[in-house]
Amino acid sequence: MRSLRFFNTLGRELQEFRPLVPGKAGFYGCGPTVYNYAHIGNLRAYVVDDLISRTLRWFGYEVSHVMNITDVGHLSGDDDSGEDKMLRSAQERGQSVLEIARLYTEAFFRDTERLNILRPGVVCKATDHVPEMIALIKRIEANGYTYFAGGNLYFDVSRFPSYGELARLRLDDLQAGARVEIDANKRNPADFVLWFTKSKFENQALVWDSPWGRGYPGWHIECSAMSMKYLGEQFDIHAGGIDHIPIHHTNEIAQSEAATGKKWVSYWLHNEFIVMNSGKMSKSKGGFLTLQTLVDAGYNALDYRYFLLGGHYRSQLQFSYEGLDSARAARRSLNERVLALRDRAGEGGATSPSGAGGATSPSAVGGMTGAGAPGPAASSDPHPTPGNLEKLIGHLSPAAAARLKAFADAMADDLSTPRALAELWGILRDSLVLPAEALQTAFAMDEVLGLGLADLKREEVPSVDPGLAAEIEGLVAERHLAKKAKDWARADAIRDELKNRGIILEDGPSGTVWRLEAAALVAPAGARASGTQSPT
RNA sequence: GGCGCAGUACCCAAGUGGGAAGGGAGAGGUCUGCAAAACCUUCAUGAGUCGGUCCGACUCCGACCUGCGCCUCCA
Repeated sequence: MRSLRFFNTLGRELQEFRPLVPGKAGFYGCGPTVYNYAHIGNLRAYVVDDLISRTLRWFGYEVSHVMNITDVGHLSGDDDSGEDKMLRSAQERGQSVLEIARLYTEAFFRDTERLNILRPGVVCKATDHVPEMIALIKRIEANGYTYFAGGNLYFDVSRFPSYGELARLRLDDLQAGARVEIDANKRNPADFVLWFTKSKFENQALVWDSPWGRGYPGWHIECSAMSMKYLGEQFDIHAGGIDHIPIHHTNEIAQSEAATGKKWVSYWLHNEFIVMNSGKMSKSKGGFLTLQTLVDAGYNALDYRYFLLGGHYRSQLQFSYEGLDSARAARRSLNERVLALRDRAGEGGATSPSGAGGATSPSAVGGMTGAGAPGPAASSDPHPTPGNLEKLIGHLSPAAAARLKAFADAMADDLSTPRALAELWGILRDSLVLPAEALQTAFAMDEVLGLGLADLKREEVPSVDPGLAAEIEGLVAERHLAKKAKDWARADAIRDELKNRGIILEDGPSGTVWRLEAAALVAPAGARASGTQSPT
């Protein structure tokens, strides 16, 4: 098994990945709080999680991937002064908290599916795990790390000597109250609530009985409780946004290790932000871009995935429509190359990587040139097949094997998708590699990148009004006759007229094809405002 | 005040102590009645500024300048 290296926030260095159990990887990625739509910055985290998961699997690990859905008790402040975000959102929309949670959870998975993000093996909701949280808090309490004040149970960070190690915080240096009001109940400003009681928050919609009174859990505890339930008290990787380092993950570590007395997580991976011209996007500031905004502007969700892959996950990435245009153009070109290779590979048989072991994937062979695109049944399993990498490299020609190795090295080196992408381009334009083999290699790479190359369909049919389509076909036929008569003026006039209406004609060897102009897909000017518009 | 990141061609963006990936855009070419598409070729003697270490630095060190994130919820 090839060795992987990750940048571990705990220690701030690249470290070789050594799982607790050889050949297996337990991975927890912080999921969404479902009180609003995810914006494209949020979605970067889930694409990164997906890359971690796919990469581990691709390199042969058996992966247990767990993600939470936070559907309760997420205050707008870390103390008990704020409102519950779920509740506020529910009130604004005149729906119940559970309806809100369901609405945005569904929206979230619609987005992740469009981004080709594979669903984690376990997706767990906070509201389904309150008993586990209570049980965990009891252990923390039994170990003497808590105190009760003003109706809330607090975690006492002074009892946990290594508090803040992840974020390299020094408690003495933290400016208490610099940006948030001091909670008078706290003994130390860094203390945080494990359990709130309803006495401190009147309108809480969801409450549970607990040894500390009827109330609801603090935010951080759900991740500790659920990750331990599904991955054990110690596991390999925990990922999330870089913003979680100082508070959320720091507190998770403290409470988890206070409960078990054991080191909790081995590797902490944190993704940097997508930033706008005007600064970062945030839900609470309003005015953020959703995936749907991009789709409405004419982009494919995978254009955004490609855009993300173009930068390293630990670097801030500046979002711009110019950058997204670039990604879209690149992805189109990439798809064209794959389709062209597929034509050239023909019956020779490009097989999917999983075919290296014997079976031939129907989606990768032929089919595309015949009538009808392959149905869902023909799609190969999107999950990378563990252990296939070395076997495939062994089967390839030296030139292709070198490309695939370089790709693997890039991914193994802290998920360097920019380099990996360069290798994908390399294999697709390498004249030393036969088309079928180039395809096979590219598909293997795409099991990690997730750009859907193996499931490409030939030229999507433009969705236009049937009447309009008939009219276009008529004009195309007329132009064909004009061309035969060498009436270039008439032929060009028809082409120009259609172009003015946003329809592009292209004369190919097999006749004229038409498509909608790409320019029509460019984002409207109004959508270019960058995060400064006020919420409505 | 504390923690941290970044400044690479027109744009996005990698790697590297000794030949500066890749993509987009642009330019030239092949093809075409002309286009478009596609394909091929081309595109940073130089890496914010100034010093230092070194046989040699874009890469290490220091200073400065500029931009950015976090220390409230937040991916």
